[in-house]
Amino acid sequence: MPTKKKPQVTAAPARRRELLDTAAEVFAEQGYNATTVRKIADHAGMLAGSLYYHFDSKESMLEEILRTFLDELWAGYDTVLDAELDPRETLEALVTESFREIDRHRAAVAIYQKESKQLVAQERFGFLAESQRRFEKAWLSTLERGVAARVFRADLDMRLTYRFVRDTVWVAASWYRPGGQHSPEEIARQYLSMVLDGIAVRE
Amino acid sequence: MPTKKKPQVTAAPARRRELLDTAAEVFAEQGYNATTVRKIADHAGMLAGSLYYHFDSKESMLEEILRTFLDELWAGYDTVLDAELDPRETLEALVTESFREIDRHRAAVAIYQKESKQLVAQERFGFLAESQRRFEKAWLSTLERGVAARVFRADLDMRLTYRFVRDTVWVAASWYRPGGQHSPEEIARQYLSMVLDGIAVRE
DNA sequence: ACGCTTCCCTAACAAGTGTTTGGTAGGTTA
DNA sequence: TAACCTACCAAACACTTGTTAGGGAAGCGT
Repeated sequence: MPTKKKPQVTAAPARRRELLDTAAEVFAEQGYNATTVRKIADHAGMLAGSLYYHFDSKESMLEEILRTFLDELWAGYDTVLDAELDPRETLEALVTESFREIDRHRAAVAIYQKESKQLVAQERFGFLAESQRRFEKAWLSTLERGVAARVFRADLDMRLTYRFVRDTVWVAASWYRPGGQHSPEEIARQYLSMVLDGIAVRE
Repeated sequence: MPTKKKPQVTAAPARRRELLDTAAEVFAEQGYNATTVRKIADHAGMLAGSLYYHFDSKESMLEEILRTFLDELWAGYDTVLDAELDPRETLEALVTESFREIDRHRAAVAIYQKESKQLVAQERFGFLAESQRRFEKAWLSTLERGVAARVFRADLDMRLTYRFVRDTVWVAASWYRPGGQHSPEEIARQYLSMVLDGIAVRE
């Protein structure tokens, strides 16, 4: 007797996306562990059990949310990296792209920031670890290229600089609200100005 | 009939501190909600119920951890602020002091970062909101003094700069490990160098 | 020897958790 | 009309959660 076919693999993902979006927002707001499937169902206007028609577990919702986000993120990053710009342009493009992703996937980014550290331990979320490696490689190599080309300072610890830039950008997801007074591009511009030139007045 | 006197208010806090330290580390590692009292008890070498001899709830452990941290943080900050240094020296001192606190209270800082946003909603943790207001005021006024004194750039959005500096510093708690190759002061020095002067090469 | 305090254990509790099972109203297809 | 699929509900399941009540062993003062 075959297991009853559930729609998660094949069927029209219209409703799925809706549910995933609301789930993502609840996850981001309350934290994954503090979010019960009943709360998600409430926000979606249905009962807890009904979620299991669309998904086969709470964890699989989380996985799909993060996977979708990372897929789009890397689509954007790869476009930038393949353009073979010079180091400074690459950094600017990566930062700008990052803020655009925060704009589009604010909930998923917030979830990623809060939970990824504990999730990478599970084999199910191994794709997070792989993404992190690619991420570090992309940023670190850009910084190193910049140092070699004498456009970035050589007197800084490279790994420290990497974490500095990375965190600086992505923590913004914790306070950023789409539709605020600054567009992602405007925020990126000011952040880049601070990161590249500093906040002190030049002599 | 009076409630049985528990030692949390009066007695020798030696054992309490030990238990709070291990609780803080488990909270920081697994997240508050994902941490069960049984896990904390495991790490402490005792059973779940025994914790309730020292504390009256899981939440009160969390509160005491955060309160202890914030008390020490403000002791340090107030010393800096009362010294009435010029804006740049104040900023440098605040950043350095922040990294020292991260060094001393790494677990508490990590917990604060992850959970404070959801905790401030509860009245029990109202002291977090008050601390945040003082915090913002201290940093923002330092930045504004710096702009007025023409040592910090005037062309930046002040609130954006504040969040930039704040996040830049405190996110470090997520990867910082005491006893690493860099001392808190050394990390502060490099961070300040980046924040003040930027990572780009000067002409 | 006695009482008292400190610190922990054993055993259970009620509430809440993710998940499953069977059912059903409404629309679509044959 | 009959068969079927979609999307949900109602009710329960086994388990985990924070917490409590009662007890007991060890140490200390008297």
